[in-house]
Amino acid sequence: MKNSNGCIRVFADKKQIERCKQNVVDVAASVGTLSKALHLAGNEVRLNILYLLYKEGELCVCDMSDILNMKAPAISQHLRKMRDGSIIDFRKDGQTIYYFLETPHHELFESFFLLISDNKILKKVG
Amino acid sequence: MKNSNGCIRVFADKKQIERCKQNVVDVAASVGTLSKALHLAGNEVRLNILYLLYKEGELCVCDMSDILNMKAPAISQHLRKMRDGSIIDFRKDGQTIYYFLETPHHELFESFFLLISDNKILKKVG
DNA sequence: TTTGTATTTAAGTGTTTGCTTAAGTAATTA
DNA sequence: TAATTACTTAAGCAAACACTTAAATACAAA
Repeated sequence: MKNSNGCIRVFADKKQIERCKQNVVDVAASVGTLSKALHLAGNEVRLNILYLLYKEGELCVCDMSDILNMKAPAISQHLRKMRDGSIIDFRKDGQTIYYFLETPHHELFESFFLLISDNKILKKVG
Repeated sequence: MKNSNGCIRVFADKKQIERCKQNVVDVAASVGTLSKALHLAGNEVRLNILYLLYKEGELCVCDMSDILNMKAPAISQHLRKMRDGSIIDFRKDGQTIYYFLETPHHELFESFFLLISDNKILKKVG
């Protein structure tokens, strides 16, 4: 009895499969939310920005553009993605816009920042 | 004195900028490695796979394809990326290939799994 | 009011991603 | 040996990405 794309192994553990299927449903919301956050952090430029904001508290677009040696629109577009993902926020001071980490997210990202700070490099990835 | 793309704000804190530039250089390797790992985990399908492997120990391609209701080649391609990134490994048993987490209790990934398990959903992202 | 600065938005482009189907490999079974 | 199963690889394609330059917006200062 073959599933649409499932396997027909004699030793397939149907109970395990069912348990897993249910598990996937149960954690779907968490996995969806978390994967979006990780996707945002999973870019070298954005991770640098997040780390800098963590270390410095806040920075303006123009500083980040200077520090990372990238054009302002490129930085701005990364910032927009992270704003849309609610992981950073900003305040305006005259024509300067300062960005900072949206606090509730420190919990998740802090572990990244600690790993970076400690230069605790994991096994090489990629 | 204007930088290539830097700002010329009167209040620009040159010391802060220099400190940040140096910081970026110092952590470049960690940020590069970590962003690659987060990039791999920052995909809904792959995060589901990683979580399933964490919960179950090991699973074959065909089980995962069944559980996630996706075609085998799609799953296989995600697995290859994670293998190339050294975050999963596999063993062969006949024609069945079982995948498992390379470091079952990876400090970094475990924090994700705990967040997922606890259904501790952060603020909505995206 | 004109000029200039900080930033965003828009449009264009090459690259990467994630799926699909089809074909290929390796092990199993009839 | 031929057919079947588990999986991977290849090729194709639409969508998402990350940059670029140019134009637009908002504020500040001359």
